[in-house]
Amino acid sequence: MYEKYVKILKEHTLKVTSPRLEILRYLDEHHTHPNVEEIYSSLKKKHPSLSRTTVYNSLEILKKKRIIQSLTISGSELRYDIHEGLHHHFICTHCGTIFDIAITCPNMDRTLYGGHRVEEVQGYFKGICKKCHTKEKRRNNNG
Amino acid sequence: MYEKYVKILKEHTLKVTSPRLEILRYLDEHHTHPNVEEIYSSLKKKHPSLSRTTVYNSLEILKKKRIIQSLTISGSELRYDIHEGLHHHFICTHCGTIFDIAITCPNMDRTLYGGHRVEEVQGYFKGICKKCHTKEKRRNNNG
DNA sequence: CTACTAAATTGTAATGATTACAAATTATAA
DNA sequence: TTATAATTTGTAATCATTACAATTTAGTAG
Ligand SMILES: [Mn+2]
Ligand SMILES: [Mn+2]
Ligand SMILES: [Zn+2]
Ligand SMILES: [Zn+2]
Repeated sequence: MYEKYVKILKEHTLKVTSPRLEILRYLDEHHTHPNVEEIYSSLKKKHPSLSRTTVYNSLEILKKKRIIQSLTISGSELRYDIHEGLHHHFICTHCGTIFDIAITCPNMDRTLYGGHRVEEVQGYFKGICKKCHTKEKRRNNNG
Repeated sequence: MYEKYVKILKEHTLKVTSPRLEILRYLDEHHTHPNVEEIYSSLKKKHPSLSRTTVYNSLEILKKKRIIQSLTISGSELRYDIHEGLHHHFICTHCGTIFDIAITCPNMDRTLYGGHRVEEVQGYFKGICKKCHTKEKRRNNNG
C-alpha cells in the first residue's frame, strides 16, 4: 500500500513517518490541488493525533526536496501538487477549481534567464471554467 | 501632474479621488511590484489621513477595471503592477525582488482553452537572481 | 533487543495579510 | 446649492501561516 511512498522518502533521505506517507498518498490520489486545510481535515479523520503544524512542516520539506510543488495561483492560500512533469494551471475565479493545462510552452524548461538562475516555472491561467460559464448562460436565458 | 491619471479614471467611469490618483501615480512611477504596505506607507507620508483600507479598496477597484494587475507570485501577499502590456515575472527567492521578464510566449494572449474562458495569463519564474547568485559565490570563495 | 539522539510531531500562541463593517466624508449630478 | 450614492476611514474580526517549546519517535549503534 505505502511501499511506493516509503521508497520516495528513502530516496530523498527523509525519515519515513506516518504523516509524510499519508500526505504523499493523499496528493497522489487527489489531483485537485488541495490546500493545507483540505489535506489536514481529510487525514485527521483516520489519524486523530495529526497536527496541522505537521501538515505544514511535512509539505514544506517535501517541497524542498522537489517531491511536491506549491502553487500560489489562488492568491490567498498555497495549493499543493505532486510533482510529476511540468504543467500549467487554470483557476476558475467563480468556483475556485484548479486544474492542469496541457499546453506546451517553450519557456517551461528554462533554467536560466539573463544570468538569473530559474528553479521553478509556473504558468497560471485565470478565468471562468466551461462549467461555470455554461451555468451562467443558462441562468441568463431562464431568468 | 495628475491629468494623466484623471483621464484614466474618467475613461473607466470611476470617481476621481485623491487616493486613486496617488495610487495610480505611485504604481506608474514605481515598477517594483510593491505590496499594499509599501504603497500605503509611502503615500501615508504625504497624505496622513490615508487609510490602509482605502488602499486595499482602491487597488481592488483598479484591478476590476483592468487598469492594474495583481501578482500572486510571492505566495504571501499580493504585489501590484500597472497593466501595460502582458509580460512575465521573475522572483528571487533570496532577496524577494520581482522584475519583468522579456520573454514572448505563445500562450500569453490566449483567451480560450478547451472551452474555458481565459481572462488572465501569468508566467512566474522563481529562482535566484544574478546579483544574489554572485554574492553567494563570493561568500563561498572568501569564507 | 536496548539505549541513544537528532529529527519529527504536537498544541498553543503569535504574526501578518486581508476582509467586514459602520460611521463620517465627499465627488458628482440635478 | 443640495442630495445622495459612492468613497474613505478606523477598528475589529478573520484566515493562513509561522514561532516555539514540550513530547514523541525513526533510525542507528552497540
Ligand atoms: Mn497540477
Ligand atoms: Mn511587471
Ligand atoms: Zn468554475
Ligand atoms: Zn536576489
